[in-house]
Amino acid sequence: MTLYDELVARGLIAQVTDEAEIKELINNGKATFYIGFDPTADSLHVGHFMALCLMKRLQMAGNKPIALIGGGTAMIGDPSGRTDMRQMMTPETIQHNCECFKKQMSRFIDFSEGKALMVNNADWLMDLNYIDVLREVGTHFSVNRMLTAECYKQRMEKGLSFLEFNYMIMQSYDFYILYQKYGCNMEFGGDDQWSNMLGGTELIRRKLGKDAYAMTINLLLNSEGKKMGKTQSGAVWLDPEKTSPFDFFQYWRNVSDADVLKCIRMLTFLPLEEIDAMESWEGSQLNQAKEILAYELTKLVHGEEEANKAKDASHALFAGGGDLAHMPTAELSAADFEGGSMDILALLVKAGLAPSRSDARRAVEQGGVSVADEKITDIKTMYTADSFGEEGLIVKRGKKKFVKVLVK
RNA sequence: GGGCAGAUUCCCGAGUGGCCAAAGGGGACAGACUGUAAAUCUGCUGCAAAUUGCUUCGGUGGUUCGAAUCCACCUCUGCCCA
Repeated sequence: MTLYDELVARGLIAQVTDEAEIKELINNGKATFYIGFDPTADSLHVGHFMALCLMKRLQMAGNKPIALIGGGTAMIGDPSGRTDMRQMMTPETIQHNCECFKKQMSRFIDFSEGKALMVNNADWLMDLNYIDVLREVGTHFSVNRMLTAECYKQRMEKGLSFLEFNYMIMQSYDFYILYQKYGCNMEFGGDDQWSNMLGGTELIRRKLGKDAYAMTINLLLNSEGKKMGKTQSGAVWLDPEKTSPFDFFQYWRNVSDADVLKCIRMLTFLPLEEIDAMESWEGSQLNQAKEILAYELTKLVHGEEEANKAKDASHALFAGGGDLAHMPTAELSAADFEGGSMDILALLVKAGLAPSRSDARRAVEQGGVSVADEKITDIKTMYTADSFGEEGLIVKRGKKKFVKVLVK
């Protein structure tokens, strides 16, 4: 099976500019392609992870990836798929985020000996002269055409600033620069980037008379059509400091039935035959598939050791048995016990299981809290530092949130 | 620059002098059912020393016994005209 066919079989490819040509390039390792990453946060998240996997697949087939960090475009903010204007970021924040991205990416992609490149578009965008850009690039963009692009359409009602309107031009310019500098002949990206990417191929054609190609990958949407990788408390991050390996594991362990196989197909490196075999699984058997998904992804992102720990903890909490050593833990100190003791509400707040005492109170009153397997019904239940002993106590809120509380 | 409309709690959106911590929906959270799934039903959803108190309806100041609601100015957004 060729690389291109595999990408299709995994449901990754959304749109391509020239299928025959792209097949030829990537199947034979002749593509030099780039994927852009906007440093809007200090860690990569699941959406980026898809792109990194794609990079890896292509790199393994001999193609050369360029990871473009959008230090320059981040100053503008991509309006695609947003309904409101992005908060402006300070140059310092962007710089910091770029550093974090670099560090994380190096774990996935082999940047040694010219096998891959990492560039920052701030290097060429920041020094541009406004008049020069208008003359050299601006003449090639039709405002009429730009306005019909899907990514701007959505914003026509809520309002779109001129600043953001320029995002497409900047991104197109990136492709144009990379084409000339590194012979980059393809751009990949999420499907919401399609119009921006076409801008680049057209700019190259008009300025240089050369062909360049673009290919988008499907966004990871759940069965309800929402972007996956988001929780109520924000994105699922790849940085273990921001989303612990256990929480990361649990996120995937809990995807709905309808989404498991799609996720396995799109995100893991398991052989397709193995995945096809799971197609016939039904009902509770799908639970196994969920564990496979969670384990494989945790292994890819955090390494085998962390994946095993997360799996152990998960078994211990939900299935009995297994090793409790690696479950999420909160450490309290003697100083947390004002006057020698604290009530259950304070305990929940300090353990990070409730944002406020009011919220904690509701949880207890509704029968959602237990400590060491005993349901707590009285909000005045008190704990002292000694209550926790050497091993600590497992505090549970709801069905899936557990924290082991230790006192040091 | 001129005219019009608007800014309400996580989101959408009602509320136009007291009965407003503010309808309804979505989401989130908790319970029942289950398979750590979905669907469904129930509860709940500002904070706290909790039959009470405190803070909140873009901002500032004012009118009033009392303001999300009325007035003035300001900021921001959309639409129309230029």
